[in-house]
Amino acid sequence: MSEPERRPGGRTSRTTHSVLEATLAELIDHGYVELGVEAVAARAGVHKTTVYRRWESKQRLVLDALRSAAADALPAPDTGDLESDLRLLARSVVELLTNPVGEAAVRAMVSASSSSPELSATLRDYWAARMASMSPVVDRARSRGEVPAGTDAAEVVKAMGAPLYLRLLVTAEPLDDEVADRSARAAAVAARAGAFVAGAG
Amino acid sequence: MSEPERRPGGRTSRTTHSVLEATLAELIDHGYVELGVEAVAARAGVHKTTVYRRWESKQRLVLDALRSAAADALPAPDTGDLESDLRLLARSVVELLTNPVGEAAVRAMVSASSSSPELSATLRDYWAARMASMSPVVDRARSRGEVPAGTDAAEVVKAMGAPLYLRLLVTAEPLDDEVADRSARAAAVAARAGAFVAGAG
DNA sequence: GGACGATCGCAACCCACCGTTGCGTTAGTG
DNA sequence: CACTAACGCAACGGTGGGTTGCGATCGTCC
Repeated sequence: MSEPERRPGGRTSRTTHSVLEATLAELIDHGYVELGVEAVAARAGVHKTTVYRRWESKQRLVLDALRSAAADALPAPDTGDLESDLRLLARSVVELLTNPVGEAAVRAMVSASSSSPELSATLRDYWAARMASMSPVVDRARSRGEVPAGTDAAEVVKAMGAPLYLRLLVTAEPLDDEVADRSARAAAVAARAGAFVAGAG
Repeated sequence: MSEPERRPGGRTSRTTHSVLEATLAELIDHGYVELGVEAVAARAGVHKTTVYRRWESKQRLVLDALRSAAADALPAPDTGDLESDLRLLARSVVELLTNPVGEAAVRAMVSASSSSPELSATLRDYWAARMASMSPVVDRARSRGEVPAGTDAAEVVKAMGAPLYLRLLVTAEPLDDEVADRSARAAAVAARAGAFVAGAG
């Protein structure tokens, strides 16, 4: 009944990394729906069985691969002006979404989210954390008096990012810095006007 | 070499309709990824072969089903006030996205859009038309002087809808009228402030 | 109403891919 | 060096997309 001894040694972590790397690569090339475990194994120079022994399903494998790639939390900018800060954030989001890895990651998350409630919850937590990491930008604007007290920081950040994700996922329109700037400006203007004050009518 | 004679008669259109209807139903129950052609055929009371004879692939089938269901263009409201109009639109979008058929349709489109460039183009056209059908709301506001000349109507509409789609697809947060109202208010405020004037810095 | 052809049902098939099992081999680790 | 976790390998079961050939319907036109 005792747990088998773990072996964090050289070979294990080596194959783990190469499999996760191969998963990301296949994700970029074929997307989540058409991702094949056999193809991942071949690309990683590993046998299919090895993948299944370590990850119980395709979903878990992809989830692990995404988690290993998404550890980088971008630092919140601080220019002293809300719109400038939002503009920088919006541009970094555009950079993420126009990068093949980032695009594949987001698409995979969206595709997978409807599969299982557990995965859906995991992703909700992930995005909540991501939004929270951008919130300081709004908090500082609030303490400067740039936006009214009671302004919901997460809502401002979402208003800034939402049009960018809409273009990528829904309308299939191209993304560039101009779109980012416009989106940032709209969010900043609305925030200053008090559109994101909690409980406002 | 001559085309086989088309037969728009009773049986053909009958099976076509039942298959498309069954496709929508299966789409609601299982989503695009796990949609099975055999299940669709069974549900439609039709043999699998029949489906494949008429639709060359699963993608095409789903695309056709969605097109047949999405013909309904919601009429643009006209209350005499931009924010009120946007609020009504936003609420109808929420209604669409919380409806099982609507949610399944949107998710299917998103999942499918990354598969083929042709499908992606089709969807781009579809969404462009949908945005355009809502544009009169902004046009009227412009002629009332409520928003500056040069305001991009499609961008306003997108700003109104984007947070709703973000919640459904990305952050997996619940949708309700409160969210709709807030989103409409933010878009209206930003539009009035001239944030969507083309070429504005 | 009869003939012709489009469409359908049916059975059987190929093939790709997910996921599993048993066994022999390699390679960390004490 | 002995022990065993981890890997390679071959083979298998199952599901589901997509195809083919043939015989049975059903719409259409004369």
